[in-house]
Amino acid sequence: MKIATWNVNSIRARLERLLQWLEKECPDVLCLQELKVTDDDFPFDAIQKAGYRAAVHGQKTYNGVAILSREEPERIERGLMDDVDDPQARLLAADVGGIRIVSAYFPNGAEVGSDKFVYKLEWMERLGKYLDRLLGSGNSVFLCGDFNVAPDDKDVAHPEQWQDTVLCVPEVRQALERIRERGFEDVFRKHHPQGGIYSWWDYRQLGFPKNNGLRIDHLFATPELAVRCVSARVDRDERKGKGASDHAPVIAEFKD
DNA sequence: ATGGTTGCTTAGCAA
Repeated sequence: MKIATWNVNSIRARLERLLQWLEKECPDVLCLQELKVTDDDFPFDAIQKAGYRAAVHGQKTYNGVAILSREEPERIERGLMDDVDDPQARLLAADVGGIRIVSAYFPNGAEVGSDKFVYKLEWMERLGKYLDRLLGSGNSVFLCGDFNVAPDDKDVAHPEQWQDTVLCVPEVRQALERIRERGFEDVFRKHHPQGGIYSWWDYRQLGFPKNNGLRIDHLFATPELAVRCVSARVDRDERKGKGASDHAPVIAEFKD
């Protein structure tokens, strides 16, 4: 079983690349982030022709997440399901093959100390409570997506340049660690403990040509799932050329 | 250094 996550930065702008990638990579499940379309504008027909079903939690212009899968996704749930009135479409869960798949697009946070940064930290706290409910019912959970956090300096090409930013400050790293500690293993780290592999490169200032990257897209699995994970990798080639997303897909494979 | 690039929406925001 192959499960991947990819922040496509607009599914409209990335549709041709996405279809080609599905044909090349044939994942069983693909979690998408930053669709930037409403459910009505999601390209269901093209995705179905490619052999995939889609659960979608869309939003106009910003955010938007989806789960594509060969099998029909079941028990679809949108959002964090708490008492906060939050219009941002950043979380989607569905069952595929007996696994609770969660596609998450964590807030970026803009600048440390800004209102958006406060929202990021609060959103991560809310996600923690959401996961407590999920894990409490004994689910096998695969939480993946654009977490907008580089967990460690070894996940950053130039840590000194990023240490005080919203992707790296100790506050967000600690918040992510509190989520992981609820019962997940970072299955990419499991296979690449040395670091030095990245999933996002800024469009600006030649981020990709200079390999000024960060690993902010993650695959978190509960233990019984993590032991079955036999490989994990970043498809760096997908970041190349004109019309690439600023994120590359991250892929994990599981034995049966 | 408040830059640079991309996408959505149409000059300004978010990333």
